[in-house]
Amino acid sequence: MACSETEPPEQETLRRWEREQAQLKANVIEEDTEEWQKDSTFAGLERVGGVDLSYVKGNDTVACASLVVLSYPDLEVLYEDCQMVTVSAPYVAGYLAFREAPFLVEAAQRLQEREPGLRPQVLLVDGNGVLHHRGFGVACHLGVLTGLPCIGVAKNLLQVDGLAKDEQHKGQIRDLQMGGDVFPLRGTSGRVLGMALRSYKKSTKPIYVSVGHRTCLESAVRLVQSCCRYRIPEPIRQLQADIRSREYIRKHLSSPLGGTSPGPGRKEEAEPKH
DNA sequence: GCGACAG
DNA sequence: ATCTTGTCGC
Repeated sequence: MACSETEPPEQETLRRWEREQAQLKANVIEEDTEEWQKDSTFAGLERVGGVDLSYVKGNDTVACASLVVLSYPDLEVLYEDCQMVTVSAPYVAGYLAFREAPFLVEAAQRLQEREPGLRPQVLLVDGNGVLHHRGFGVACHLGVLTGLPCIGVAKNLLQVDGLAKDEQHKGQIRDLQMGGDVFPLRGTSGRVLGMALRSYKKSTKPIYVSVGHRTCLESAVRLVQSCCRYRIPEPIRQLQADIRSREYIRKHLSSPLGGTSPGPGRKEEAEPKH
């Protein structure tokens, strides 16, 4: 029986999740491991992936798990996969991966089975990497589980390690003049946890990029910026726009565990607000 | 009571 | 995350 709400987690569940994060965290590599990352134009990079979960309104448990692979640097869609899923774990800030990562791993496995040649060389993840309460956000989590280089891209600042949306932060945002401008997110600990990036000339609100796995922060920011036509980098934006335009969620509301086939026609791009 | 709260 | 509504600029 499908319930429309997930239960809040037990204390014991949180402690178990925390232990699992600590174990997996030992495997994170916060450095470039690929040849293309060392090149200023990313020569050798041909496929960039994006993953995301979109939820049905008013229902906490039914979601669409999506994965897209785009060509680089053209950012054309090479592969896309949408799968309606039933989420069981609740959303708890700091434990997003336990809610979403299992379905994203499944999507990556489906890709490996169906089109191994289209395996992305890097994955953009909706959420944070090391910019996280315990330094292990969903982008790290997914990176370790899949072995793929991963980059965390968050639309809002996760206020950890003393980072806050205070006047200083707002001032730094105001100082981001051009697309591509950045400032480092240095926590109280002194560590740079990520970068705020003005990803789009006309966007006042930055995005927050952090290392997930097998990349350093500098090349992660450079790559994300090179994937931005609008505020949200294309691999992630494509998913969101695409799901909305095809009304996948509405179609599958009556049969939550329905099929996965990508339909035909794609709607033309719509500009983001503002 | 108040603010915070990736998605 | 999801929803609405309106407004500006191209």
